[in-house]
Amino acid sequence: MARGVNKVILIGNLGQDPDTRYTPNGNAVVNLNIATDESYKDRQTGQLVPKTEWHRVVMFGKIAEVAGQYLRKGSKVYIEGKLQTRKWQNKEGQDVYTTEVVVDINGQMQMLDSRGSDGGGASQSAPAGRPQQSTPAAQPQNSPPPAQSSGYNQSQPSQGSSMPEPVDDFDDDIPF
Amino acid sequence: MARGVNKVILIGNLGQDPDTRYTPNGNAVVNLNIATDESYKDRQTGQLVPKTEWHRVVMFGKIAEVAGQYLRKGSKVYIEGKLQTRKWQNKEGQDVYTTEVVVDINGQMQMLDSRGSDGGGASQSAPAGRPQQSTPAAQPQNSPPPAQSSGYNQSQPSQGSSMPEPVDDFDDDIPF
Amino acid sequence: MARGVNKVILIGNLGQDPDTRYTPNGNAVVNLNIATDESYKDRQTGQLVPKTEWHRVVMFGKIAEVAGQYLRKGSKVYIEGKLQTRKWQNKEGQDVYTTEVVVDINGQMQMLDSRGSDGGGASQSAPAGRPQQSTPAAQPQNSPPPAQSSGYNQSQPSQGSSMPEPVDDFDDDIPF
Amino acid sequence: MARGVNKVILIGNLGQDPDTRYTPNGNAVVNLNIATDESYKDRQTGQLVPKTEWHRVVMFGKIAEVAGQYLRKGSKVYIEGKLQTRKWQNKEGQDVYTTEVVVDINGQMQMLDSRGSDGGGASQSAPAGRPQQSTPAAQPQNSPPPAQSSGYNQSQPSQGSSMPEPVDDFDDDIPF
DNA sequence: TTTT
DNA sequence: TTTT
Repeated sequence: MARGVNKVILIGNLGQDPDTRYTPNGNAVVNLNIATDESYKDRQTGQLVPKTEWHRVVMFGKIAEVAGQYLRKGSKVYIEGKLQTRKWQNKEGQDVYTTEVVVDINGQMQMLDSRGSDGGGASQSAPAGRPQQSTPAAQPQNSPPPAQSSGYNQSQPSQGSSMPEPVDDFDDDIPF
Repeated sequence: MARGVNKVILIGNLGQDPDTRYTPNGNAVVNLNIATDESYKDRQTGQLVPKTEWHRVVMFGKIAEVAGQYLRKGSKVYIEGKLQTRKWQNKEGQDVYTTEVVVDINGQMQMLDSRGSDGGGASQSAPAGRPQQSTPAAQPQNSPPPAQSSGYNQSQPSQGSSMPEPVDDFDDDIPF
Repeated sequence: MARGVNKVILIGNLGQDPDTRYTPNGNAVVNLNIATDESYKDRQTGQLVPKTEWHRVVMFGKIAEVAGQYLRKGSKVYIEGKLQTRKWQNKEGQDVYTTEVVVDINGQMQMLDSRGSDGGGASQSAPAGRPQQSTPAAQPQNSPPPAQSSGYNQSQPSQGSSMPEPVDDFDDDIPF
Repeated sequence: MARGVNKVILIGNLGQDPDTRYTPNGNAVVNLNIATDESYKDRQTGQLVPKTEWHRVVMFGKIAEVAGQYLRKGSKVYIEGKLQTRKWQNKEGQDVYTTEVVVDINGQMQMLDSRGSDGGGASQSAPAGRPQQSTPAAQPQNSPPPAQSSGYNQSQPSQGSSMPEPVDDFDDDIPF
């Protein structure tokens, strides 16, 4: 029903492994931090000045499952989503606003590494490798709760699919 | 030099008149608040539930001049820019992060109203109409300073151009 | 399932009324010609040199119905779709290739005129106004058949909906 | 001066090595064929049905030089450009229309392979490797002349740059 | 704070 | 063939 357009397109690399959580009804929600590089040459010195922009990305549904399973720290990825700003309260009770790129059923994701992030070893490394909570970046310090944090749990996998099943058009059940 | 892609595309309406400022060297910097509407029909009630996302947009250069001159509260506009998160300090000395859509020389703007925002009266209303300082919004409450706030002044026009001079292409020498 | 990205974004005006047809099973297929203007100022003469690019656009499903009902010659529209090249045979039996922008269930459309194309008169003019067969254009002269031309008919409306029902995310049944 | 938007975004792989030519004044013009994959699962059989769309891409300027030097058959690439349809005459003197994605100074290119297409060996393979004329694809058979074919030559390099010099931003004076 |  |  949108009477507007709200579109974000990013190509960048993950700053850390995805943070996967699950809604009470078992839907995956994945938080990513994606760096887009815009290093530029200083016109005085001719030096290459590094300039990195960090983006908080939240994924839902089937895309989230694939992302959680196959993306890893350093993975290069294309994502298409929309801008959304959430309000939450820090421990001092102050309103804080966090802007995220939301990738839902209307969004898209493409893994841009040779074949998945780590050559198929995704499933092996996964069991041990998901518990990081690490540096959320982008809006750090008093870092915001993950999107829709109410009652997530971080372990229960929604199902044990083993094939990648590339995503981006799909029939999903998460209401946005 | 970018080794990444960082692109935002919005079509929406201005929540208020543009806030135009000038750098010490006379370059225009315009702040906009753009609403993108994503109202949706509730699947229970069938009611249309309004859902609006607000975006802080900062424009620079020639695009900023055109925007400041022709856009007004309510104007519908297409913009293409990039995501950028700035850190600033609120009066309590706490770090606050504000994410904006930056429209610079690589960005684009298209006015989508019939002919300018207000039927050609833009130039007339402009002389009187620029002095608003108004609510910068989007990440309100302890609202962030406008982008690159150091030493702006809000009156000195960089020059007295009177024709719109549509922007987004630039003087080029490659023949197409 | 795409392992790639194929995306087109256009904002332009219709060169003529939409050409609406229906598949045997009643699904709407709409062909549009959209002009994107890129007029530029000649650097010698300072003259504004008109330069228009014409795009063949094919829409399917609910988007097609809305487009056929509300867009008219001159309407300004935002569309998002994908590139597709079809092969067909001209009357001399030679292969001809036609590239179109396909707007399907993954695409998007936004009408950018004040309120629909013609101020609400859409529904009145529609009953009488759909029978144009007119010049399909863009790759003219031995012009290509409309997309999926096999067995369309141009009259049977798929249903008599009267409200606009804005589109762009939807549950559709046309297989792409 | 554009009063419209005409934007194409592709991520895909080269069907063959780039075809590099030079204008009389030494500017590079590169033609690419890029495949975007949209394989889908057949809903009857459950089989994965391959579906590939081929795109003719024409690049100019510095982007063209980088593309010609570093991209190779199979390279994965992100490009952003605009749609353009050219008219030319086949040997029977008939008008033929060819639609291409033009990547000029307003466009963008990103190489998405690990480090260039072939791990830095680009320069070695280049001297021997540019003379292909091969299958132009997309609008094959009576294939169109390369864009702006008048008087190209395929050998003279515009200069012997050796570093990649990533492109898509340009020397700017606005500080970001 | 906008728009329909 | 549109628009400004």
